[in-house]
Amino acid sequence: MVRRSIPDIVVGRLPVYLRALSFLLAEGRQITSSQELGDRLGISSAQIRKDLSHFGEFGKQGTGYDIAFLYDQLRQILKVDRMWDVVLVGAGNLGKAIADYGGFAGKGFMITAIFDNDPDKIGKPMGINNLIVRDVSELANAIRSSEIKIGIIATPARDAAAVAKAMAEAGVKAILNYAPITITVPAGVRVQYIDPVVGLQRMTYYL
Amino acid sequence: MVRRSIPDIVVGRLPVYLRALSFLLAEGRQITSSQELGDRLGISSAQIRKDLSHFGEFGKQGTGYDIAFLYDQLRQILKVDRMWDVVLVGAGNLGKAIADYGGFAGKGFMITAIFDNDPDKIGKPMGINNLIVRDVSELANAIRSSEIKIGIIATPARDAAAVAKAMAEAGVKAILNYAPITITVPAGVRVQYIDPVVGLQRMTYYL
DNA sequence: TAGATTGTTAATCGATTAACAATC
DNA sequence: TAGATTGTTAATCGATTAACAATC
Repeated sequence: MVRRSIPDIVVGRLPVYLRALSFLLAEGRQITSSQELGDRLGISSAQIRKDLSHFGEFGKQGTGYDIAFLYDQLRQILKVDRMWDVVLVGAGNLGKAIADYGGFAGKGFMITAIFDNDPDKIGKPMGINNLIVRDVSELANAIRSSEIKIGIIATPARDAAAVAKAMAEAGVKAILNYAPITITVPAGVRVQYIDPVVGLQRMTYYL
Repeated sequence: MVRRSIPDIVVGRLPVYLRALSFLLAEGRQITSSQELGDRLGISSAQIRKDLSHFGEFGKQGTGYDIAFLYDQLRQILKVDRMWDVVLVGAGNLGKAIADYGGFAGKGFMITAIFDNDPDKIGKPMGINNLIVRDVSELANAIRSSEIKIGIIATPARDAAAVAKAMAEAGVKAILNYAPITITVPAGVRVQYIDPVVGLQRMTYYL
């Protein structure tokens, strides 16, 4: 059987489903339905069932979905049933906030190295894991020796392209880019963008 | 003539075009083409032309687009050719990083009030504009009296729903939500989400 | 003029939804 | 069994792309 490749847009919704399931779990709930999930997330129940059907059958007719089971299944599918080492470049205000963020650990990610090009920042401890900020010139070697696959860019826009290039050449395959600029990466490398200005400007049109 | 409503997905790309144009401007360039823009952004030139065509004719056959002109036009379309007051709720690590961020001012946004529910934070100055953090109980009145339309939520997940509700009831129509939870808002209120975990989990599937 | 690029049309491609048989 | 909800199909809806006349 040829496993038809799954649309990016479907994969992109799974983390949102996962997050909702995690809240349901925390509320002590056992069972949910595509209807309930859809209501919570503002999407149709049909879409949730269709999305999940790409990966298998996870529910029971007449009953719905076992929350803990579906949660585990989605974590496996998304490969966040493990810990991923993440490298962070940029130790300014934003980098510090990211390094201080406590929300990664429970979701499959751990920042294990922080880099900057500012001599005033290099050598100082940062973040919840008290990592020593290292010189960005060591970035490529650090990625290679630890086989790190995930990078976060929190530099000014002007440095982002060079950092992305260095990351990709050293073997990073997934980049979370906080710099407000579109970056070009080789095929096989994925980028997700976080830009609050873009978020805000997507809404002002409707005001 | 009935102005056919423009797809959200098209509006959503305009800020990205705007950002690219802003870089071209900064490089001192005069003219660009849908081809060049597309190459930079990793999308097809046809899509750029089609997107722009929803709003008017901005280019010249044989030549392309005047960068400064198109930049101005998109700023008008997106209504970021003015300054929007923005209210920020949450003065923790994340809220502080947002308040310290210097990238809003040039893009149409200014944080003019910050709220928290922690007595240790209330009354202290914060951010690049040295705003005094206020008690979240004053939030609704502050929004109403200043007619603020845009809010940023940077609270823990457990508080986000209540804050969103208060914002919407007081007249906010656009919410940038950093809390890692889907929020429900009345019709006519828009939400954009910023969740780094979702961003990362959208990529691990492919690793 | 010759070359280049737009704006737009029509075709293609892909995503969402409605509906329902299957079945718990 | 009766009621509920899944998984899936087919239809609908919407977005993207290719192609090209228009025209600068």
